[in-house]
Amino acid sequence: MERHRSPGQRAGLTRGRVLAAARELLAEEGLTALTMRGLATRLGVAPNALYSHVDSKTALVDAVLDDVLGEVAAPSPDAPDPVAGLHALMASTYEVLLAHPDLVPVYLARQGARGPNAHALGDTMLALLARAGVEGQAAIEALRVLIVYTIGFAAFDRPRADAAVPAAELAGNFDRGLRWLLAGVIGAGGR
Amino acid sequence: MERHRSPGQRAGLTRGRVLAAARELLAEEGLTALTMRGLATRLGVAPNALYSHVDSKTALVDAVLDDVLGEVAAPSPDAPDPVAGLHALMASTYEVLLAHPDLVPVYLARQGARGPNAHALGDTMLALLARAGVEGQAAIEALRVLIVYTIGFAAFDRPRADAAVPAAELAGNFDRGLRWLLAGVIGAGGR
DNA sequence: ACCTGAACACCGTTCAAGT
DNA sequence: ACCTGAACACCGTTCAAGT
Repeated sequence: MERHRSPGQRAGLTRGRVLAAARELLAEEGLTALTMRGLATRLGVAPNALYSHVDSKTALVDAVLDDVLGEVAAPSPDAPDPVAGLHALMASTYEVLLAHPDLVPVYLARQGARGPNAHALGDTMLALLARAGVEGQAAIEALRVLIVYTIGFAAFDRPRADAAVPAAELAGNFDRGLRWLLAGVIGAGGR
Repeated sequence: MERHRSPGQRAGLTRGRVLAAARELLAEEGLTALTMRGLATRLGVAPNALYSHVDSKTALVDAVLDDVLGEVAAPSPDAPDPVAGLHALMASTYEVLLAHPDLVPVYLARQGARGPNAHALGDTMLALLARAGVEGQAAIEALRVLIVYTIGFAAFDRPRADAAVPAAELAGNFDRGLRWLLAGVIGAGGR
């Protein structure tokens, strides 16, 4: 049962199916296993068949990146406490990133994601910042600082070979640093 | 003039020469050009000759990473103002990282460097933190937060294809966020 | 000990051809 | 429009052999 379809039958690939398979492959076998050829094998298709649904491997990885960001639990932009909302959004992002450890360096290599999900999260953050009194250039800066900090910290929370730090401890560490940053962000916006 | 030595003559490679060539190749042609084969060509040697001086490509990249960290201008551990010293150390690290944009994602993928230079910088930071009243577990956490923030910010400061943010603006942004973090770090250590 | 030639087991991507 | 076979131009690494 090498192939899941009878010979002569169309593979019936879809961009969606390709992306889903890419995420499975990533979850099951890690980043090094996510190759165009490996993905094609998993889909029972020739390697170059993928290029009918995806421009390049880079484009595919970008799509996966934004896909994963869809899992972040974003608070409503008009949540009662905007600062608490920001805290919750960053914490959720941190958790989602931890659940996809292989992707974290890729996010950083790409300087974040650029898809619709990433954009939506940015908009929510800006709305919350505005309600906390941080707007204009200060808001842009705050956004950048918070994103950098969150992805950066997730990058350091991936399992390592040499005696790693317990995950629970790092999560607490992340939380404290986040509070310092939020205090700075809001303080600067208010002054 | 493909090769720089007459036939039959020893190449006379050295671990140091290999590392230097790797840094040159990186600076001149970027990360994607840093391949074992490309490096061998530049040294006028067969690709597998490199394995007499370097365990693997990973080991070579790790060595380059720590090498670059040697350029950071570390203040003396007993500088008059320890907080200013920390600020200067992080700012210098930030600048060195910006000068080697291709390496930044690699640092993050490796979760920092692990060589002697990285170790020395960590020791200096811990000494400065101690003199600012931050010790023990709090110091470990502060160290991590500062490193994450600095590398993470450098990661976002690499030139991008789509309308990037001016470097000067980002440097100011980095500086403000760093001040917030240092305020939090010292405040927490003192309480 | 250090280097070479040749090979192995991979990559991403393109091109011409089939349906 | 979508897929295949074959090829191109690469990788990192190993192995046996020479000096």
